[in-house]
Amino acid sequence: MLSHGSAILPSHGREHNLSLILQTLSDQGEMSRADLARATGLTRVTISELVAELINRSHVIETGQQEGKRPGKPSTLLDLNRPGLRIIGVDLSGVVPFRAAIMDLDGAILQSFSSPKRDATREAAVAQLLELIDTAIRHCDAPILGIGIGSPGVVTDKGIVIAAEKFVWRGFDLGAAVEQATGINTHILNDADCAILSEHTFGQGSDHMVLLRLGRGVGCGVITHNTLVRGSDFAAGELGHVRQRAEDTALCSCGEIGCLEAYASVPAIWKSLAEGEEKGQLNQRVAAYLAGAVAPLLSILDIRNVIFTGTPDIVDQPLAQALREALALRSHTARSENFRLSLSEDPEHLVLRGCAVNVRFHELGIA
Amino acid sequence: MLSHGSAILPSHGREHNLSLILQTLSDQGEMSRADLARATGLTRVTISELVAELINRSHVIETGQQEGKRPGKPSTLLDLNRPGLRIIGVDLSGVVPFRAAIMDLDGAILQSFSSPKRDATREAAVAQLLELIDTAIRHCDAPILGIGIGSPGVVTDKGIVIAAEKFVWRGFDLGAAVEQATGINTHILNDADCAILSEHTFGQGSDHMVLLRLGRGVGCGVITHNTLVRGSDFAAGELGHVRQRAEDTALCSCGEIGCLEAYASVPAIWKSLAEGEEKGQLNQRVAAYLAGAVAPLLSILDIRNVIFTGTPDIVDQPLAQALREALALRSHTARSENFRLSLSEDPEHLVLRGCAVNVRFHELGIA
DNA sequence: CAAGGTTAGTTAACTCTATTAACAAACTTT
DNA sequence: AAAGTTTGTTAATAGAGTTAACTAACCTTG
Repeated sequence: MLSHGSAILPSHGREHNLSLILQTLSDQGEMSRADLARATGLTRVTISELVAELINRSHVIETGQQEGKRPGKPSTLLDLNRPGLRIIGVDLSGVVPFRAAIMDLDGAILQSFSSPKRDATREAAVAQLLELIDTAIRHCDAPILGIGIGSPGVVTDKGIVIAAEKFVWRGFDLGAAVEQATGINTHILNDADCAILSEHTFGQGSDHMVLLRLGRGVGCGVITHNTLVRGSDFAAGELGHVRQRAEDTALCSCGEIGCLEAYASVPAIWKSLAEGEEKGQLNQRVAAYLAGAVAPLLSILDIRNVIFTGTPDIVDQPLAQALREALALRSHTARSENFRLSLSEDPEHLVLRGCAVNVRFHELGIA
Repeated sequence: MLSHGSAILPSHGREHNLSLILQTLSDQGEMSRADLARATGLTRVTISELVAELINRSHVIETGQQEGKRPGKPSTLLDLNRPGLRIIGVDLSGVVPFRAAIMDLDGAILQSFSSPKRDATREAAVAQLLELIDTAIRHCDAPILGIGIGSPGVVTDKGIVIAAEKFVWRGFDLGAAVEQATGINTHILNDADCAILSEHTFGQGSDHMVLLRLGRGVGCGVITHNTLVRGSDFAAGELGHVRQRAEDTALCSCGEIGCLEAYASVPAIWKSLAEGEEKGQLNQRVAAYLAGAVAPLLSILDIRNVIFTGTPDIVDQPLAQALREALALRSHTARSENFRLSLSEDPEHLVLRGCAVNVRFHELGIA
């Protein structure tokens, strides 16, 4: 519904169709030109021409002949240029200080790098980041499709970090800085958004989903109608500083009182455990806080797929179960038959792999 | 971000460009072909050709010559065919039982009709509806672009009413029934969704917004990135049966306990008033319930535009102010400078005019 | 094993959409 | 009257897709 823009020329349509081919290969794996024609509805003639262009861009390669006995001319199989393209991802979200990786097009991590933690801020943080990226680039044995960065805070669609308190970046054009230093296209996104992109493409994805992430704060990513919600000022996902009740008065690191983060973040949970609160009881309390914020979202947006993730020793099956129950108590949607809440299978690398998804999206036009 | 589909052919692009012209005329009022060329970025040649097609479809008309002294050939002004096209809308949401209207392309109500209330259900409700529509059609003095219906309950994109308890419709193909009886294209949408479309197009619209509607129940519509959120099973907006706390145990009409609707719907408010609760106190209590559900949504989706509407003697400025304060207490987003919560200026006709927006969208491709 | 059928991919001719370049029409300014 | 502006059209061109017909390379069958 709704949504508009500017004029569409035939050449824009062609660019879309090129991406459609890449998307199809990404989703269904290697296939022939004829297969692509059947899958997309375009003719074999057009597919041949488009594929030629993609091979020319080295986004697609021929991988050999179709095996097996069949009548007719054997087909030439095509695939994304998986062996010949690399993506560099950087996770600034802070579970580990600065982490980078060389990945393939499927977000598989081929090699990892990390900076020594030194709590750098401002220019020092940038310098450390650039050094880390440079290290990764030097270790790379194939052309690099792009660089993806997952940063905490608010990031615009132009790669400007409006607010990342951790590094004291405010209105900093991180994208331009990295592109200038490396000469490689760079795409930046909020860390929770990276995480949900990763789950959407490589994990338990669907057209409508929410990802809830407990770390230093409480992060949240939302996809509706297969589209990442970024919000009117790119601040979507800022769940940590929601307050539920006037009676909630715990002091939050942001200076306000009663924020969700003061009750349900990993530091808050550690604190309660240290104070001797029993784990089962604590889980219920934390789940109630989280569900209070998320349940209305599920009902209002009709979302039936929730990914729950974060520091693994805190975000475990018992807490997930407590959250399921707390959501079911509050939202009709969470009681429906096709509702599911799952733990992320690979919480460690969610942000990094989400960076890869973001690069794929911008460079190849595929989800 | 993300989102994909099937192949785009040049003819699809052309259809988009035709809609782009209609959209521009709708937004900016009458203008010349040359103006359209400047506004869209297409050439004058192309615009002339596209406009010819639109005039042929009688979606656009020439309205005269440009006034005023200017050098150059005077331009011929174009506009949407506002005088020559009608939209029929039907509001089944139930403040008044069955209400229909003949509207122009701007959703201005030219003539109203209503059925006597008889609490009809099932086939009887359909019969009453068809009779009302027939009356409207017979009173219409210009070609009808389409019929729009705003229905309570869950409505799919194919016009099938999955669940509208009020009429005991379950999986009923209302769209097909009306189209078969009238021969006119018919588009059905949930009533709260109609309401937000109306505000989006004719009222206080923006790319990211929420509409909250108190009536028999509590309805909610959401637009993000200029797109109406319909949810994974078209059930988005079902806010009435969210529960906030385990301690909430008021019995709801749906059979469950603790639903928001049992505290903050118009019937619930009437009941509390009848029981002698003071209005100011009641406003605060209702606002707290509503804000508890809506505040997380504002923060998570970064929405800074809230429309508040419903039965006018309940949804008034004092309640709006109480809601503003309750939201500000709970959401950082609601405390931001560019946040605004407004009462709808024309709550009476929101659903009807939203039907017109929905017809415009499907028949002309404009928002 | 030659003939016939099937499937993949290409070549050639055509349609459709939008472009650029040039022009005619109708006005204002000098 | 001559020159300048702006609108809208005509004519020729470029690009993205289509259909129709072809070649290539395989399988099956009499």
